[in-house]
Amino acid sequence: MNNKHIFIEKLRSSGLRSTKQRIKICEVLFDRKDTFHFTINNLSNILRKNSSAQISLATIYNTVHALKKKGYLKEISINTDKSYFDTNISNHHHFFDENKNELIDLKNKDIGNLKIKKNISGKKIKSIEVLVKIENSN
Amino acid sequence: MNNKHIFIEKLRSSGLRSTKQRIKICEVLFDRKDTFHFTINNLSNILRKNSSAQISLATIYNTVHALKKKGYLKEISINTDKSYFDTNISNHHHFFDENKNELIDLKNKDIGNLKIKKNISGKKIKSIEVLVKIENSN
DNA sequence: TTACCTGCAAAGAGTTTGCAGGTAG
DNA sequence: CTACCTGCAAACTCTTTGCAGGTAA
Repeated sequence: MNNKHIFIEKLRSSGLRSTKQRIKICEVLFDRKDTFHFTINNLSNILRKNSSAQISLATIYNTVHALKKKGYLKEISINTDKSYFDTNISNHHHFFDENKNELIDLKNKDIGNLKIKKNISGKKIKSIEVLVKIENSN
Repeated sequence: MNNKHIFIEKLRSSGLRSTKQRIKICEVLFDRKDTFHFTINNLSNILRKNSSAQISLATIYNTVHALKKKGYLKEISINTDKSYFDTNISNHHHFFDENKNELIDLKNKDIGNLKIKKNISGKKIKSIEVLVKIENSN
């Protein structure tokens, strides 16, 4: 891949050595046009299909967490079942389709004029997350 | 307690018989002025302190879930670690204090004019949750 | 009396960790 | 060469379930 050096740089700046397992993970995550929403389990399945050799969960977990810590991935709280991650790290929000268990990006302008009017002394806002749960309308 | 018959009614309408364990749970949850935010583990600890006999986790889980299903409790998604519940079932949102691991209610008017402008055909909105993560500002 | 409930302990899911052999730099 | 990495399996945490004895109605 032409992007291999980008992946190596991403890994390195996350404090990770570039190994073939991790580069494979980066290819799945970042070698695409669109935002990618996934769970560890999703990612593991894709990796298992895409490559002959499978990558152990331990490796996937630690790579994903390092990338998240560095800010290359965002974690999204939906429910307590599993962690969802998002390769779109810009400031945005989500629909969560409860029938398909699937995330859909919402642009900032899609949610109206959000403005937090309450203040707590000694505290600062770290993030604002809007999650709109949707379901089949029939 | 004067409220005991209310608790019995809450339990019954949730499809549960009123047993002393469940009434004890209701007292902890509902016999208070303010909103109560808790995890199953919190609740279990409080129950253990408040009463000589401890109530098993299985009982706590199934009671809390029945109350939630009936709408007497709200579940809040914060992270994947544990489930948080809220005795305030009105339409509102939350601060989550990441240093204290604690929820704080936000009134609807505290978050500005929220309006979802994106539509997905065949889907309807089930809920809108705004979670504002805060941390110490120093 | 009977269907439902309790408490315990074991099972499950998702995630994390310890360790022995392997590999990047 | 050395520190870091991999894969495996075991451990952990939170939650759910199966079962035998107990209890509300």
